[in-house]
Amino acid sequence: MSDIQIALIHPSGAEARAVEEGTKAWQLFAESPDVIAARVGGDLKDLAHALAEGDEVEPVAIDSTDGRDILRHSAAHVMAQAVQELFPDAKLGIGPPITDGFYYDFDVAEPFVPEDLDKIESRMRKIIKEGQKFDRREISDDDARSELAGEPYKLELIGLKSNATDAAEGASVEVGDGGLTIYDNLKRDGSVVWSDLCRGPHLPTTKRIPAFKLMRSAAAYWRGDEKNKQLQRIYGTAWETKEALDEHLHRIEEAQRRDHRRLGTELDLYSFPDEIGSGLPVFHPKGGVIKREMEDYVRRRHIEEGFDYVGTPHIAKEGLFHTSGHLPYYGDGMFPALDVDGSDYRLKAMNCPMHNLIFRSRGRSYRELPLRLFEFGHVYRHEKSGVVHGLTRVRGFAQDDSHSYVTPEQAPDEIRHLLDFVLSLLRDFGLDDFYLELSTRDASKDKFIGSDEDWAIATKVLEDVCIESGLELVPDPGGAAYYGPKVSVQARDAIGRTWQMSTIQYDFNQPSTERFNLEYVAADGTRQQPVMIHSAKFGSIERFMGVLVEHYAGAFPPWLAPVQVVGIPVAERHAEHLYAVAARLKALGIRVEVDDSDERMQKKIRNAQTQKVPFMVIAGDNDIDAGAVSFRYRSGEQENGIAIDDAIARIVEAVETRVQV
RNA sequence: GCCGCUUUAGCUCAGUUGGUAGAGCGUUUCACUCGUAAUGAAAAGGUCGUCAGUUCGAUUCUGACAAGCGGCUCCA
Repeated sequence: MSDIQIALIHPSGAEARAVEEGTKAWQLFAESPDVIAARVGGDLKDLAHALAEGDEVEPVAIDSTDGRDILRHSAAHVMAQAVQELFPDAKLGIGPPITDGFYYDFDVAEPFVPEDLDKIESRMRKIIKEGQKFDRREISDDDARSELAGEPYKLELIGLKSNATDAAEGASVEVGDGGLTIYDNLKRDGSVVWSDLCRGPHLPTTKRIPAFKLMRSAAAYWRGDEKNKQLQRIYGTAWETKEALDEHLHRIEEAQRRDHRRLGTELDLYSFPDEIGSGLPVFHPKGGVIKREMEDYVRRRHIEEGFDYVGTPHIAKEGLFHTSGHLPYYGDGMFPALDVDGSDYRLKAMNCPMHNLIFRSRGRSYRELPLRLFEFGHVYRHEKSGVVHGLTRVRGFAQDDSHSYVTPEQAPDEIRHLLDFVLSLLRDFGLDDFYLELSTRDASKDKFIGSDEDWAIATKVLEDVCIESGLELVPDPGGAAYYGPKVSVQARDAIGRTWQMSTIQYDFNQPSTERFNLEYVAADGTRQQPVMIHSAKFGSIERFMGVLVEHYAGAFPPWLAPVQVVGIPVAERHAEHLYAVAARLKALGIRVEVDDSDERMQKKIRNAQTQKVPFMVIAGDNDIDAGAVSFRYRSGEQENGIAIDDAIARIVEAVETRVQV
């Protein structure tokens, strides 16, 4: 038998090898149990793939990104097999790997209940234990159609294959660009137990699934379209080791521990009274402190950056939102009209129309541009009942909203300025890991207004600034506002989740003659139309507070902490000493309390700790004798016998420099 | 808006196969005055989400609505 030449790709480089014709990929990696697939000529292949002359072959380890996807996709197959064995009438939807896991959709008469998941999980363990082989088989479209006659959703996917752009998210794992393939699950005796239309690749056998868990079931629309039938989706997670699975489950617990809805109650920050309505939070005194600190700081920074602070009402006559274009394009997102003496009024869902009226209130000169208007504008949006979520998705909120009116020539500089500004603000709040998303128009949809040319210019301006920033840039086609493209800053929090924060939008529509007809007098005396740049730094104060609560896990840095210092006397007779220290701190604007309840000091420390107060200042006989106090921090660390002047200076400095402690 | 689940004291949760309820924490009071995460005792606190229906009787069964949770869709 003749040899073929291949190249084995290592992290360190390529290694030429001569192997026998017909060699399978697994034979190259027989010594590496972690390798579960191979990348051959750039494409992922099963280990059973036969190598060809000139192939470049790279091992794919189970703990790599590709490897985990393959593992999870195989786990999804095992789950589908288990489901069809237990529920023979279940029809298959799609089952792709996703971040941290996988899902599979099923059409079943009855939704799954938690006990069903337990049963499915045990059946999956049985399948895994059997070590069934994933066996790839190419098939013609016609043969696939007859073989899958009982799987209506798979048939639909085969029909869609020719029109890939129309396929659902995740469907590409079932039908790829090339010919159709089916994966058969074979028992050790070679008999076929189960089959699924799938592009692959897969693990060699089910036994190579080291650790998995089914997480939950929920309904999901077939092909992600709410006009379609809802299928029952089961989510699972799978990992390369039991330890990796445990870590993942631990991360989920950690996220739950940080949940701002739970911490909001525990720390007495805010609540969502039923009597007010869904998505309408109230801030308690402690939440009010955080909100006020955020607002004060952001207002000050805006003024320093050349913005003028303005104010506008919460409601307006409906005509205003026809002029702006919001009603025809986003009327569903607005609350229904209020009849006021025969006129229809609307709660505003955005502030820009009102800022436009401020711009238009008198003639403007080019000398005034850029004209920057800023406010905390309270807007109300009729979010669908199922989407309201804590502070992060509410129906009434304050936007830290600004509109910069500029000449078209000034736009790039203004956008650059705004991007620098929002990033520096986010950094001040402890967020420093960002990427950008550029949301553009989908020209085939009619929910966007304005000419192709204007869209192209606006998009280019934003894109250039994004690229210039050096930050990672992710495209978001079709995600633009109806009036213009948008760049949004996505920030990663302390446990790696990303949140959409700031947005900067380029708007050539609202200033136009058909809309608000905004004008300024140019140097040559002609009347020109400005461009407006919308920008929200936090998006919404409410949402940003929710994100911060989770980011800090409720342990705010001193400048934001509702209570910055708690004085804890060792015994009642030591309280006097702390009252005096507290009075001095209070005079310096520090939020300080002395816990003079008749609890034991241990209990007071525990209370301050659970309330996540940054500085516990403790005093007993030793401290009084020394004219000192003792610090305890949230970390449990302590520093005893700090002279009072030093202690005060230390606290004041931590607050002023906005550091975390 | 759609699918499923949930709603009992301020919070977390037991419980009643239909006869109007309990714990821990928290709160209040009393005693204790204590050196780095829970002192002890007592008391108060609930139209069992709301409104209908079935029933001699509903917190429990049925229905509608509301709110919440997990997803889907959406997110100007």
